[in-house]
Amino acid sequence: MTAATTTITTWNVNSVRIRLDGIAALIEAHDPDLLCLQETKVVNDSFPLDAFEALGYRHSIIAGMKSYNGVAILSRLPFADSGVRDWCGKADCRHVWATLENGVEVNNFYVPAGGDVPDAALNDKFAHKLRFLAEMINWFAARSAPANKLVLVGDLNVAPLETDVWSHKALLKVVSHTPIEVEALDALKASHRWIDTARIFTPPEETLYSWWSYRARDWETADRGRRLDHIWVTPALEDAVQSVDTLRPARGWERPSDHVPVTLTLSV
DNA sequence: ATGGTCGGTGTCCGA
Repeated sequence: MTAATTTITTWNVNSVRIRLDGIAALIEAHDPDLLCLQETKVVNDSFPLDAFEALGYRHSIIAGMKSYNGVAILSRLPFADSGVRDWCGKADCRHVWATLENGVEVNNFYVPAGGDVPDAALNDKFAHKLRFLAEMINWFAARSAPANKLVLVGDLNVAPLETDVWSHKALLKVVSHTPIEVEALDALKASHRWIDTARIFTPPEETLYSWWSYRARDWETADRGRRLDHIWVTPALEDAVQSVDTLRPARGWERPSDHVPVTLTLSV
């Protein structure tokens, strides 16, 4: 049987309704079969499903709330199954998943950003972030051995490597790159023997970012980025990984998201 | 060391 190509993009769009032109441009650039979006910021009834259907994405699982968070998977390929899961006892729309007919299960996460102060005793948002990661670790550790073909994508809001941030030293006490968060992300990675696919193609010695703050005067010249967006696969899919592309130019588009799309191509 | 900008909302919150 000939392997088919499946292409999966993750993108924190920071409002799906205001980013429809950007989504069309992303499709031009990367032509993904699946779009995994975060921060859609819209309730399900107002989600622009029509626009995605017009672009060829007829299958979907969405979980949205007013103003905040929100995740979605839009797909050209039908789902065998799909669902929404709550974390930390909150129905705050941070995870949707879908299993394709070839058995590949795609999990799309929006991990809490964690606020400004990296101390769980002082900052409830940081405590929530650590609890969320701990719950993910337990969830994937408790699932059956990673013989299954799983994909985990999303805005994990942690930049784990020194080369995943513009200055390791300057960001050691900045939420997203603190040692306690990096430890949690490492534990999550170990929980199901996940493989960080972007780093197969861009070695850890090289910088790689997927997010640049809106607040920089000139994001491109300053290049004070962080790699917050990730695409992981289980070992059963390692040999299927063909390429990973981070669409840095998207940060320079008109009315950009502060995150850029990251796309994985699988041969399965 | 500080402040800077978005998006959705509603006269601020979260990132």
